[in-house]
Amino acid sequence: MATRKVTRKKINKPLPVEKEPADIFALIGRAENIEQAAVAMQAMSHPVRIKILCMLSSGEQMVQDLTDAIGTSQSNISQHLGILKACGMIGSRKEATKTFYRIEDARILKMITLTRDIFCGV
Amino acid sequence: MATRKVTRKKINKPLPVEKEPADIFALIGRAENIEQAAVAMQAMSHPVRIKILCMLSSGEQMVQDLTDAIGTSQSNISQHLGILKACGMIGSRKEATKTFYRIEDARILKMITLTRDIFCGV
DNA sequence: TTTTTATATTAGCCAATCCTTATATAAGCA
DNA sequence: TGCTTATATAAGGATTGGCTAATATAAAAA
Repeated sequence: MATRKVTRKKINKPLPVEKEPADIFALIGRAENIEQAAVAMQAMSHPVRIKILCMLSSGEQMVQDLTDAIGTSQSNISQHLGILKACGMIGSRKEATKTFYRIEDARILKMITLTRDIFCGV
Repeated sequence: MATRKVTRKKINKPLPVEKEPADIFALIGRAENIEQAAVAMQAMSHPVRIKILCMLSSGEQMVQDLTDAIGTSQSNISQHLGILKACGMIGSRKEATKTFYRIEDARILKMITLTRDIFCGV
C-alpha cells in the first residue's frame, strides 16, 4: 500500500462562506442550549467523574469516602471535584476538616440517572 | 498576595495502596458500563457532534446537509462524523457520491433525546 | 476524457486534559 | 505549641483533542 504523498499546493476554491445555520436551532433549541449541554456532558464524561456523580446522586458524600470507593489518589479526586464544582454541577459544605459534596443542579441529577439507566440498566 | 513558593522535598507518607473499589459497582453497575458511558458521553460532548446527532435523530442525513446546517467546514464535519462512527454511534450508507449517515446505537438515540429534553426543553 | 461534485484523509500546530508528585492549609488534638 | 487528619493547590510532563489547510479519491456530468 503506497503511502500517500503530500506536497502542498495552492488551491483555487475558497471555503464556503460562513453562513448562519438556520434550521438546526429550530430543531434543537438555541445555540446557548447546545453549548450548555456540551459543557455539561464534557464535564460528566470521565469515568472518575461519572462515579463521583453516581455516588452523589444518592446523597451528600465526603471526599474521603469518594476517594476510598473510587480508588484513585485524594489529589486526583479533589481535582475532579473542582472541575464538577467549577461548572456548577456540585456544591460543597464544610464541617470541621471535612468537606461534603452534593449535586447542585437538578438537570445533572436527571442526566446521571438517565445515563445509569441507559448504560447500566440500573 | 504572596505567590506560594514551591520547593520540592521528599515526603515520607506513601500514597494509599491501590485498592479495588467495592460498593461503587454495586451502586452503579460494572466498571465496563461506566467506561462505556464515559466513552459515549465523551464522544457526544462537543457542540458540533451534538448538533450532528440531533439532526440524525430525526433521520438519515447526507454530509452536505449537515455541513450547511451546522456551519463549519466540510473537512471538520467529516472528521466529527468519523469520531462518532468510530465508536459505533452512527453508521453510513453510500449512494453514488453521497454518503448518508444515521444513528446506529439505540442508546445514543435515547441519550440525545434526553439531553435535548433536559437542556433545550424540546 | 476532462471537469466537477461530494466526501475522506493527512499533516501539523496549538490548546486542553489528565495524572503524579510535592507541597500548602486549616482544624482538631495531645 | 506541635502533630495529625482531611482537603486543596500547583507544577510539569504526557497525551489527546480540535481546527485549518491541502490534498486525495471516487463517481457523475459534460
